Amino acid sequence: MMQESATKTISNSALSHNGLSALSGQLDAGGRDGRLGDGGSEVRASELLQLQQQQALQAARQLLLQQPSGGLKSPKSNDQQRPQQVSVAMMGPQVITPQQVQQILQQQVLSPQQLQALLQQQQAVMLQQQHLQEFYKKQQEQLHLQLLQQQHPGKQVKEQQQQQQLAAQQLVFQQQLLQMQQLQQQQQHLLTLQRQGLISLPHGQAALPGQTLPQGLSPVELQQLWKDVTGTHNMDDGVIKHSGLDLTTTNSSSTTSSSSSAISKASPPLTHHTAVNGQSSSHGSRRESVIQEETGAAHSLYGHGVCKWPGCESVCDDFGQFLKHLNNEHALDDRSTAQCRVQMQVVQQLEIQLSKERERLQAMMAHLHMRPSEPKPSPKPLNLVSSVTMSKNLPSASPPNLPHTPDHAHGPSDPPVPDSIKHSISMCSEIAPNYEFYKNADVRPPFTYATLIRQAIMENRDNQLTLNEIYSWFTTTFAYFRRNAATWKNAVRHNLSLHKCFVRVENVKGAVWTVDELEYQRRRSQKMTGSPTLVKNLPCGLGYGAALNASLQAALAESSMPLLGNACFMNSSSTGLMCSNSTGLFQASPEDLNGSFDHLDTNGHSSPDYSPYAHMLPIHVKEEPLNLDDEDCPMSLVTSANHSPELDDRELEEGNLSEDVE
DNA sequence: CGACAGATAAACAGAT
DNA sequence: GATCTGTTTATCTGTC
Repeated sequence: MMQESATKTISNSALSHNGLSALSGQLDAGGRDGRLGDGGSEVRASELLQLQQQQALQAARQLLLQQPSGGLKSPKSNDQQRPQQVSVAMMGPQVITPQQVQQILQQQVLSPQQLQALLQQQQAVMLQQQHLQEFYKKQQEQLHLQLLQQQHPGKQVKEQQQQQQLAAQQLVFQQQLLQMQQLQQQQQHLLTLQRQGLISLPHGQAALPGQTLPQGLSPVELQQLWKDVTGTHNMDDGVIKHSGLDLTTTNSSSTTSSSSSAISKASPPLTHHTAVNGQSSSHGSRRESVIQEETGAAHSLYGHGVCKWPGCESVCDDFGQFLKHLNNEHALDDRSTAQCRVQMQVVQQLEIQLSKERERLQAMMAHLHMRPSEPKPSPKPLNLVSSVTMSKNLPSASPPNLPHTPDHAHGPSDPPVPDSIKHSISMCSEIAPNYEFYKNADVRPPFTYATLIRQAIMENRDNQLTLNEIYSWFTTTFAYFRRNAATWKNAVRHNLSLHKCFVRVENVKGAVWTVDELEYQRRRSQKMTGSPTLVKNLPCGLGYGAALNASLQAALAESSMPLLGNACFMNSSSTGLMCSNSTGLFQASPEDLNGSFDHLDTNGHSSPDYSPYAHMLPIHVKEEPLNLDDEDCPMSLVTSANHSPELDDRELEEGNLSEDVE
């Protein structure tokens, strides 16, 4: 794994460093070959843009990883993950794993003012770069023309001199291009950081001193930012038409040229021609989309007589005109691709933000013991996650973001439950929305293997699973476990063997694994030995709000988790009460959490193709083969629980409480 | 600082 | 022989 990552890192680094020279080489070759048509230059421009974005994202990732608050805790993790994070950049400009996004979301690097300044700088840089590219292209054309004219022998000497001059000029421009690109890269990675961080700004962080603008930007403001960026492109269109170039304005950042020799070396041409940003450049698919647009009565990009393409707002009197405008102004080119790319990022960030906010809401509700009417369930402006509702093993029809509360958790005929149990149930709903999240996002679930295995087994009606079925549960329930199969499967086996709470039961067909719940609870109880009196004597459900510190709440949650688990497991399998959506899975106590909620992608792979992010991003992940055989395994139960005498009391107590829930 | 839990890797053996 | 399953050991990291 490490070797693979290292290799990818090296490759990617080479790509980044040589990308421009490679492009220059392509430009050179194109000039000599006389392929300087508009189409060719478009492709090269898009390649350049792609490279720039790759570099920007790479720089952003590296910057994030270098920040101490970036979430990487151990030096080893750093060593392992830094190259992996970088290697992700190979997959494409948009490939940001959810972990990275989470990481990015925690960064509030720039103030909005700084961002605006960056945006402006970005616009200026892009303008200048367009100038340079255009001028460079013209130089190539000129060179090509002169090469053609060399067939006239009389003018050869003079033309050779001109050619040398042109070559020298090209060197200069290549350097300028590179430097512009470097500058843009720096700005863009800051911009990327901020654009992604902006969305998490409402997370309660206080505004930095000296900031006058609100830190949290609404989607509308984001769109405005977006317009700012795209407006630059629109401006470019106009500027590019100018044949003359004021190169003096572009030299501000090109005073130092340290890599001229590297630039002049023409690297082997890169093959980016197949797709730009993962989009096929074939016109067939585009035509299909146009047809779809025409057949559809309403177009998402058309409303109130205005083109809703981000940053456009062109007035179109009728739909036909809009279609014409759409095909003319927003055809498949670099600009549209880049705009679409930005929009994808916006959507992605919003989606993740939504998930986080929803989770926060549930946590707040659980913490405050609120009724359902008080919190407003966050609406779903984006159907990206929820659209991928693979609720095969989710018997519930209740949406995951619908807050379940203790009061409504049980039916009216249900006996009153202790406050601790209520608290447990409220925690059940707390993390309920995460089901879809973990199912679709490549985020490591914050639960221990033991907890997950137990959940997998308990979700089964017979409370037993074969090893392969446990594997399948992991892969179907968590996107994270759809890769690195060797690692986590080994861990699953290891945990099954290690923990006495997992009991292997032989039968005719083979073996199934069951959970010795008493042993499981005993193991949990053992962890509470640090504060046994706290666990046993605390008035559960009494004001565990603001007055309780974290450890106290943790202890409380820990003490109530077994009940929670049992209640919800039972509900998921039989009674179908409030936790019928199998969200009992996530009713974990802090002890059950593996402390890696922000666990980063450890191998540089990103979301599987069928994750909602994969729908938006050009991600290609080597999928682990899914073995989803669901053979029934009748069993003869054999229990082998060892009970520690000193813990039997509490164990029994908890067991009784658990049964009370049932 | 040590104990402990959890994760990860790996070796190994038996079964399929 | 390859693969799967299960056990065991070792190491590292984070937490208490």
